[in-house]
Amino acid sequence: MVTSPDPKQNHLLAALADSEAERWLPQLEPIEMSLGEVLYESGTTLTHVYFPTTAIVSLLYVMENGASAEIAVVGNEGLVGISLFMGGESTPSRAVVQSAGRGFRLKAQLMKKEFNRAGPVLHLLLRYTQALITQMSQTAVCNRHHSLDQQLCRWLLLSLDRLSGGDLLMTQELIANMLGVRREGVTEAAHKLQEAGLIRYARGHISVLDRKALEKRVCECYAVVKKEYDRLLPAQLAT
Amino acid sequence: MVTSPDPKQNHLLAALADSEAERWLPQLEPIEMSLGEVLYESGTTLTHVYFPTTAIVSLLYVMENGASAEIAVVGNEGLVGISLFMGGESTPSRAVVQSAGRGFRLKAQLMKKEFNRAGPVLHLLLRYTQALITQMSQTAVCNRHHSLDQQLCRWLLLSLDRLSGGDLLMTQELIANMLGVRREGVTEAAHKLQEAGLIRYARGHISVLDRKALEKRVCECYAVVKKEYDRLLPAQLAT
DNA sequence: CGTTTTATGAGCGCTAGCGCACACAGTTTG
DNA sequence: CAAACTGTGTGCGCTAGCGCTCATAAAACG
Repeated sequence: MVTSPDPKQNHLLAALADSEAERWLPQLEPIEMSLGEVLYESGTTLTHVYFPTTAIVSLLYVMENGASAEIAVVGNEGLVGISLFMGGESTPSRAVVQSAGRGFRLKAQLMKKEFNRAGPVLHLLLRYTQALITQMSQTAVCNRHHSLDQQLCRWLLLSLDRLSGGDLLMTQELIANMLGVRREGVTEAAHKLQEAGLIRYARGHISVLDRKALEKRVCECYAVVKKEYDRLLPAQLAT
Repeated sequence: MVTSPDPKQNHLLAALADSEAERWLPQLEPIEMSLGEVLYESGTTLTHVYFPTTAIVSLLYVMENGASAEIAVVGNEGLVGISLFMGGESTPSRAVVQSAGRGFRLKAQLMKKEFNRAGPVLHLLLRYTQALITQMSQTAVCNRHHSLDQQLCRWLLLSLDRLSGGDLLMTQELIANMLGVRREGVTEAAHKLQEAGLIRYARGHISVLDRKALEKRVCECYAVVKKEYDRLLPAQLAT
């Protein structure tokens, strides 16, 4: 069962007015995003913006010594490559596909042109950007104050929100990379969650069994971010 | 010696074209910002945007349990209240004056109007916003991976860049609040820096004696952010 | 000028998470 | 079917930073 490549699966694309949608659709290039694929590298000029539909992308910062930390996650609620219209053309971060899937992309030139029409598209993208900013801020706070256990819950929920089912294809090693912690730490935290019956996992496959319970364990960061996304990008998916 | 209230001391205001400057200047209200003053509170609708000239403002997130963490710092290179033009009107963070001084403010309505002219002002503000995003991201990374010692250096340098002299009026308790760490931890870190001859401090007054040495101790985060600010907001201060 | 408050210094036990090393089972490969 | 690899489990010593408590001296206050 392959997900049909419908642009409307991406909330931002779904929120376009008919007139815009008409202009955009012919230009949107459907693409597969495979696990680990790098959409853009730190410091490089972006050639496209990406609108995930079923894929999930992590914005990751990789340090000089190789250690890394996730700055934010982008799924079908958003887009990858805001620096294009923000004016910088690049960022000191990397965009990596964290969960394989599909999406669409739009040429940089076109994106900028559409943005500079200064109409509803601009305001939609900026509201999205603000939501993303909230996520980044909250990541900073969470990194400072919350336990690995709680952060794992947050990470699982953020991922879950951007997927259709309750299953993630994701090794603990990769999660550790995202969270910027030791793999063993993730193993331990995941083990606790499994023992409590919240998740089940095996060799790179995680199933969330009890989402409610996850939401009880998670730190406030998750709710803050979620609420802000809902506020800034109200259910505008017109299907 | 009171700093004369010249709008051009703020880099963003200085970067305005003559035509805009003419429109703005009569509307800019000069203000004093006193230590600890809250410019806006989490979740509240913004009434103004603030352009610090000699003051420094911290964007702070305060958690349910009262613990806090700084998300970013804004000085004369930027503005406080991006959510106004980003479209959200509010953010889940608080803006606190971290170092007393002066600045200007502009009414929300006016700011939005100017932004929506979709001219150079819009692009300037968005480039600034991207620089701010970089600072937030880097804060997240730094919180995850770097030692308190290094973070203190980063914090001192960030503050220094936004001041004229090398003196901060700032207790260790307040710094601890910003960094989201224990006061005792700051005491210890500051002590080390003092012993090494990099700073001198006493009861809420810190003098930086050897900036170069601070730059040697600091983690990469500082340079990354600095570089990105310089890239996105090149010396446009026309004096 | 004595009292109170504020800013820093110092000690102590504790815990989360680190770095490392290795065991083991499921999976892929030849 | 054996070998190599990959993903997870486990243990051990270590350190940074925490929470708490108390000391001390400078500054502010009445």
